Amino acid sequence: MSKENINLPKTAFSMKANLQNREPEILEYWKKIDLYKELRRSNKGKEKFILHDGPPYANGNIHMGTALNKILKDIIVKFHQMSGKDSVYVPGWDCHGLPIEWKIEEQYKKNKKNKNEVPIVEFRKECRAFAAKWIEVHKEQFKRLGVVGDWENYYSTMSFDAEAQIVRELGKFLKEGSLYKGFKPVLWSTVEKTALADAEVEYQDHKSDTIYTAFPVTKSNIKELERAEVVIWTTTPWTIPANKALAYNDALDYLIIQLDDDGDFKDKKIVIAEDLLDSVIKDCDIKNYKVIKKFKGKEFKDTTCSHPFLDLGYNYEIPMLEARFVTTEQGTGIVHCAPSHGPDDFNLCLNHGIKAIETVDGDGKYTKNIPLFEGTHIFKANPIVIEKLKEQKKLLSNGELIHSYPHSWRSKAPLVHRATPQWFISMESHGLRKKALKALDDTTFYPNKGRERIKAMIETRPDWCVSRQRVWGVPLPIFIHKTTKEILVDAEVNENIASIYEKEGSDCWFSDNPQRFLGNKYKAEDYDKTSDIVEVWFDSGCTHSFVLEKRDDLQWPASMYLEGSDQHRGWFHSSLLESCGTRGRAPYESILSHGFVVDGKGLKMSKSVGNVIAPEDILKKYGADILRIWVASSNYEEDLRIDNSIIEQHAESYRKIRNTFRYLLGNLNDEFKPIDLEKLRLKELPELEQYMLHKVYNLNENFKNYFANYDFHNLYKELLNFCTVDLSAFYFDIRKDTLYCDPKNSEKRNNCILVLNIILESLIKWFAPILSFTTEEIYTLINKDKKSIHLENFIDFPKSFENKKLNEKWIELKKIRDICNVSIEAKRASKEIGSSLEVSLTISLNDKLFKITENTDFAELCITSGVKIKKDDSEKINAVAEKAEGNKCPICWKINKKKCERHTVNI
RNA sequence: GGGCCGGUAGCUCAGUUGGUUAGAGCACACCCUUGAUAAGGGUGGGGUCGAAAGUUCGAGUCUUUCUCGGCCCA
Repeated sequence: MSKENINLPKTAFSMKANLQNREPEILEYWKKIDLYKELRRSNKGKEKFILHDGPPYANGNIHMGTALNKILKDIIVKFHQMSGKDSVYVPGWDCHGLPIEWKIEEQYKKNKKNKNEVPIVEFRKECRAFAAKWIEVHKEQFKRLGVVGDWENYYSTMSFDAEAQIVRELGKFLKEGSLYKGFKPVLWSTVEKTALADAEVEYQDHKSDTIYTAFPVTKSNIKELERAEVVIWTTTPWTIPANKALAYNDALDYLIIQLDDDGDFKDKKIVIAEDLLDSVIKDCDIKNYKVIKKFKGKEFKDTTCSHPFLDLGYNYEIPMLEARFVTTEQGTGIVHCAPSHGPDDFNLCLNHGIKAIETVDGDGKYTKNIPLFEGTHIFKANPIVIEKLKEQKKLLSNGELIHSYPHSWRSKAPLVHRATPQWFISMESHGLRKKALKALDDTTFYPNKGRERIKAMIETRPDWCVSRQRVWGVPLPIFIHKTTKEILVDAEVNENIASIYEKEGSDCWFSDNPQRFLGNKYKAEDYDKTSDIVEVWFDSGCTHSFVLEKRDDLQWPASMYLEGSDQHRGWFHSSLLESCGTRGRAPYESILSHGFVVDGKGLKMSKSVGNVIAPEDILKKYGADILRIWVASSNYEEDLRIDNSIIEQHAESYRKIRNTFRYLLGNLNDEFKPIDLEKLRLKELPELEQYMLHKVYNLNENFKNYFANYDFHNLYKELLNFCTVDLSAFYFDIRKDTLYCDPKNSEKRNNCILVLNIILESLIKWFAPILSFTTEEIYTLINKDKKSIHLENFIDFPKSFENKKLNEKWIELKKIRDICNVSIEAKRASKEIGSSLEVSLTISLNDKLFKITENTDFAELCITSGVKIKKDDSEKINAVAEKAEGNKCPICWKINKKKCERHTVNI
């Protein structure tokens, strides 16, 4: 029989996606129709949804984490777009900072160029060009992922208006008085000669010299302590010359023990914590001793000691101070404090009126404040300190220890805490901490646990150090009076600097006469101009001011900030502090944070392990829509796993979805007819069609709920299940007979076509934010006169589509269908039949089910040639499949004893 | 080392306030179909819910410890 008598599916929509090649064509198409502008034009005046882009650092190719971040943003932006909002996305880049400086310096080294001989302005120009280059690279990589945004008018932290606004923002803190000059130990690299941001520090194993050394007690309320020596343990012997205090813990028990071994400490009394007695005895090889006294830590009050180098010019009192940070984990239970070389030490001493001073210079050499050691590099000082301690008979023992220690992420050099003049924004002076905590309570978090995470950080964080001793950044716009040392606070000067930057950028700070910035009010010769730059977190913390506030297409605050969970300490954090300090609230209404991309086993990706997958690999082999499925189907609240098999699985799902579309398009012959849902006469449709419309309605309700909670992995799963379970294995399979074998003008077939139209439109819209390319391919195929699926809105289904009663009925029908399938399968297994159409069913049902199924054609539902329903008393449903008798209709392939009712063709 | 978060079939995920034999899709196996065909359908196997202990009549769900992993911090 020829196939011309039946309506086989026909479509231009190929089974093979060929996304690698097709997607770039669609990108060209979006460029041609200027999709982004078209979106803005067609949604003008609607309620805005502003997802403010967290700026990636303009350096290096994108990795899977970046791709995840951008795709997730794009999915959310598109969802809001299609739900009827003006959803504006302006991408941005973070440009200043050490990593780029370092890259340029590396190039210098390669070319045997000396950085110090290059003018700062020249150097900065190279940094700027470097960042600009990577912005262009990133831009193309992001676009390739299908991300729609204002790529032409992106923002960057190095644009002139950004640099100007950063100056204005700092001016607000300066004017308020919360920006102050302090002297604090910061993590310092003696190699890069700079303080390092938290993010620039990495911890690695490091071999340190350790010493046990003694501080003679000079005064105490405990009689037995007189002429005793307090013992401390440290892994940084070089900080001993900077010692200003000792710390103990009130709650600990301490012992005074008398030593009887030969050597420097024979007959001497030393003091240590009881809990650490064993380890001290072992480390110091103490053989003979006796305990003289045990006492509580709090009795140390008012005890003072002298410095081990007392006789070498270190003639000052060393007070013993109470500190909770003293533990019995290691050491002696008494901690040596050098306020210039440790944050704990610094704070403790500060509270007791002991100030940090400059003990070590930027190169790592002791200053003139350190007698005996001036000019010595601290990394070479340990042996000398140890030698001197021995000489002074103050060294109990020394050794080595391998432990986790901070290093520079760039040079890998060990870091030190060093007191340096820095600029800080106070967390307390103007209530910044309080404001920030309040703002977090007013912010919605996805997932909710993010709030507690950032809150804990805000609660305990120290003042914000915003200065860096580098050159690639916005110069700190501060003048200090040469004689009075007062900071110049003048809004006019600040605005003058800002407006100069706005025109020509901030390079001029380093090259021009300071008088230009000061204007006529002040004389340049009276002032010192700061040479620090602003730390980059302040830059990006200001994006809300120079992007959201300044652009007409955006608004402040943002609807959402969306970044990886590490940004609780990064951009979420700095933006919050900046905005609370200047505007009293957070610059965002909600925060969505996602986990990290890890490999298939849950391990982080690293070159050395070899488990790194680059976005490019997936784009080349599969295409962006597959990557977008991976994003949508993963639970971003936790870490997201990816490996080849996981991607392969999603590619498989994609094929299923694509074939679902192909079936729809094929049976519609690529002719989509929009259906007016309100005018639809639902009750005139066959029950199966009504049931499918109920399914569509129900799915749409779930869809809206999932979207409202940004719960994409459940949303995607439900869409996929709809395609496989409800459509492919059920509705499509059943309706093949009608679609293929009924006359084209038959009512039944037309009703099915109508539902296929509705399903097609629903599906491309539901999938559009995720499968941005594929849905566009379909949309342009069926809508010759329309531009883009992304300009469409989601469908609003009439409530009348919902039919819970019918749904319940069909749950029962499907149960019966399942049992029928089992009986058919038994026949198949015994080789009596092949196709289910070779079967005639006999189903036994009890009264209740018999009634329910009165109008149901189970031959149709189970795709068999015949069916008999019998009444039964049993609660169990019984189905028996038998070989159908008769002849096969050459058209519909059903087996009939007589002639086929529908097809009267001669056999 | 500290804080926070997480570990349910090979994979992606569901498992409401603790309550009957722990679910779905994919993958897998076998079969059918050859009129969605590098497609489609059917049936089926597969989990000691990271481990141990505890609370309870009852624990994937609560508590503790351990373990593995991730992020942040030191």
